[in-house]
Amino acid sequence: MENGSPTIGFEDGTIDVDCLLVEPQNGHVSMDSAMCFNEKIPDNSIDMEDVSCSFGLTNTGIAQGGDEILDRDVLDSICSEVEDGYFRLQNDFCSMGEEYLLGFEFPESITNLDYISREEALQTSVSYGPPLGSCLNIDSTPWKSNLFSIMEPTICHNMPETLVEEEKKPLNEDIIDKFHDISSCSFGDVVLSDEKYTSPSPSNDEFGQVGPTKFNKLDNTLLKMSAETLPTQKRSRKPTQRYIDELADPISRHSKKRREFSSSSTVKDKTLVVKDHKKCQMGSRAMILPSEEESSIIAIQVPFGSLAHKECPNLPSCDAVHGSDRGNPTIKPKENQKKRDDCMTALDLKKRDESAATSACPKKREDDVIAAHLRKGDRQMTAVNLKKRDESAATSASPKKREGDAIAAHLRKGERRTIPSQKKRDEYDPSFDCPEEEVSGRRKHHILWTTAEVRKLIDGVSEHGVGRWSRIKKLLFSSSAHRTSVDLKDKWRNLLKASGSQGQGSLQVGERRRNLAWRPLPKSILRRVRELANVYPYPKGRKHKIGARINRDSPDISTDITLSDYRRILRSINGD
DNA sequence: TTTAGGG
DNA sequence: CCCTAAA
Repeated sequence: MENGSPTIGFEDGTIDVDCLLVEPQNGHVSMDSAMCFNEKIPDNSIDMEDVSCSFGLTNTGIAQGGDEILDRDVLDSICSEVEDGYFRLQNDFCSMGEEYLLGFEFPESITNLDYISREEALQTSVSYGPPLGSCLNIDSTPWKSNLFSIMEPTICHNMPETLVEEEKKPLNEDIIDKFHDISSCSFGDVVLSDEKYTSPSPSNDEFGQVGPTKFNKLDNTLLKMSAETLPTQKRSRKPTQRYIDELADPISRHSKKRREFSSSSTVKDKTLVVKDHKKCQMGSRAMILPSEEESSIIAIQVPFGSLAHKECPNLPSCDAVHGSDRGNPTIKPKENQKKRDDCMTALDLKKRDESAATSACPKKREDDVIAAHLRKGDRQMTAVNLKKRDESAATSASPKKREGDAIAAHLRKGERRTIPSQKKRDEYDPSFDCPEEEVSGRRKHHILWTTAEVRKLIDGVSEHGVGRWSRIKKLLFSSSAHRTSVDLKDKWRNLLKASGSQGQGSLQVGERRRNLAWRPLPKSILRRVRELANVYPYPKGRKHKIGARINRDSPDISTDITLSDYRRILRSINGD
């Protein structure tokens, strides 16, 4: 915008339009934001066309006398096609705007606009917008309406989040008033009132002057700009990649942000959007949904080279710590560094966690985790999710809450980077590695179980027996934001299968071997699982009939084994 | 809410 | 891991 183009009204990159609704906080407004916004815009496209046409018809009268400010092209450009939820800039005016927008910071929270019902906004602008053709002798209401509609996102996204929160109720008084103010101005005011600019555009007195509103400024600017650019060259440019990317971005970001504000009580409500978003992506993710086996395979196949980063244990918390890329598909070295730092944090946390794994004050640790994450500025999202998930997980596994959890996890998942595995003291640890994140796509919420986790689970089962998943979760997995009680249950089920302690009899040798092929579990763990399976047959009530030879240390194969007996068994196993 | 079990 | 029925 410093390129000699008219910068009318855009001093310091902040448009007065900010003032339309709220005090200009710090929002940067860009033309983009004004011109491109959410998907609902197509609703207005028709009107826009109409306006464009009607305007074109009348522009003669307006522009002839002057410098063709209102040349049809200009209007067309302003009302240029609306496609796929964004304004396709396609002619001089737009190109120009685009150019000078490039320097702008793209609004981050553009999608906040859905805080205000577009319908309502539109309605308002229409109803409050008197015919603007006072000077033009045309009914340009549609034009104004659309213009206001366009303005809306600008308005909205410039509101600080908190402000938005407050104002997201149906257009508040201020907004309406503002609209009213704006609408009160005749088109002439809007277009040509301000004479302080030196652009070739004429100062058509005939259009009269009314105290220029904020809106006037912008509009003025737009038109002036177009007026100047028009005579020069006509270019048709597609939106830049950045333009597109940035535009698409805030939407997903928005989903995340929304979650930040959602309290547990309204999780369901607010995550609806996210849910939908997720669903939309399911298609692209479907191909990479790994079954458990696949996960295991992945775990095994991860090159050991990646184990080099030992500072980043593949602890669940590490998982959670891995912050959001904020939709940034490519991880830059710098960011990698950052993530590594996170890993360090996770490591620290983990150490504490492990040392206190069986002891008390899980809650405190949890808080620490969250706090630590919160300290990382852009990790808030993760932290919040983490907490949320944990909350629901700790006290409930209700489907509804799990839904939110899933979403959180889903988001997290997509953001996760490779997490080098931590080499366990297990002679045999196949290095559960956090799966390489699909840079582009989300993947199913699969967080591989680490041997440490499995051990904890086993310990939990041994302490509390099977079926007490909630308790085990609370006691041993309180620091693992993910791993709901259901997860524990599922894992245990899988462990039983893997250990072959269940239904092994019917398994063919070959099949068993095949299973072993992908089974990443250390023998010691499998053995413990088998032992426990004998002690606590999982499908409760179902008596085990196998494992007599396994229970070499068991005094009795009956299910009446005592806890002390069982612990003895465990000790002997661990002694191996 | 928690468990169990199917998908 | 997800979902849901059942307790």
